[in-house]
Amino acid sequence: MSIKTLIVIVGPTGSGKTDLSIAVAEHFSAPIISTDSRQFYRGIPIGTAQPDAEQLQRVEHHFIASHDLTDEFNCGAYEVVALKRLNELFSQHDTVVAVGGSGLYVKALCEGMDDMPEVDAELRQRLAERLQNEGLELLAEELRQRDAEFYEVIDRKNPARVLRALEVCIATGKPYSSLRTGTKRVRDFNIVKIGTDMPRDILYDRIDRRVDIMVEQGLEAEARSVYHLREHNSLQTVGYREMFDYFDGTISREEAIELIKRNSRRYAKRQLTWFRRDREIEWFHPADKSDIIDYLETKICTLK
RNA sequence: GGUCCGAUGGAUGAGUGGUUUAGUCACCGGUCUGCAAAACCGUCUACAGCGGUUCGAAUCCGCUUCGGACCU
Repeated sequence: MSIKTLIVIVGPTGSGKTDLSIAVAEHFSAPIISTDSRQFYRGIPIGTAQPDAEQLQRVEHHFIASHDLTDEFNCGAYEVVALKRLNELFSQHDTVVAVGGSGLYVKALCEGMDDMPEVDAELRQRLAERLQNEGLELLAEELRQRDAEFYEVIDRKNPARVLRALEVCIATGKPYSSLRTGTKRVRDFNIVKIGTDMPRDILYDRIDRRVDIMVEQGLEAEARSVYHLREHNSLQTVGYREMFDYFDGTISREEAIELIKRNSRRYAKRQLTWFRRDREIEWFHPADKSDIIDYLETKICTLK
């Protein structure tokens, strides 16, 4: 059996990942698997910039509009289903393209997550209430008692991190840190990572323009149609939260659009921060398609 | 021509003699193993220019430049 290759395309939002992924997939006759934590969802194609009908028709896609907005989905569950799907795809293809800007999901797919038990919603809810009532410091103190080792290294000002560690400690009765191996899983396929980027000011212009296009395409109506599901995690998303605030009358339509642009720019910056520290990524301008194909072919050859 | 008002970091905006640069926002940098398009952290030392008073000025005085209002 020849060794299979997963081509991973990452980069900030609006940097041309989707177009590039189509070209790369066609070149290698490969299907595409999404690593975008929001394009999984059905019903929000405009605001999440899902590939359009023509692109979906040209290349076989997976994990695009595959889940309901009400589904509970996370990077751990994604790792399981994505690996399973990948395995199936590799039975018919030598190459698969993964594309998306969700760093943690890329990590889950390429390096794996440690096995952690499911935490039931009730416990999570209870901890959220305790955060409200008792405050972060008390919860951090409890974490210190349950897992002194992790307490030392965690960002204790970040409620999300403290809560996560605490819920695992409580659910398992073991220190969270004892369940973290810090090791990368070895995959039975090769991985080649490339990133798309461009000068910051140009990227920001593109992002701003893309938001305008989304609005023209009907982002507002799309947001309105899912407004009743706003509490779900799937809609804690740039483009929807701002529109919901506008619907609530908190801000004007113009303000909402400006905020969507600004928050998209910030998101792009955070993505760059995440991906920049991954030394495996080879960066390109998305327009340099022949350079990219050359690089990929050479790289795949040397790995074989 | 004259009178008056104003000029603070990318933006906004406090601060009328004295420990460290107010604050907010933006920008920039960073963190990251199950809500990740999330959550969080850090940095950014400016007082229009020149001169003077003073131990010490963004803060007082003078001149210059720029902006605004008004008068003739």
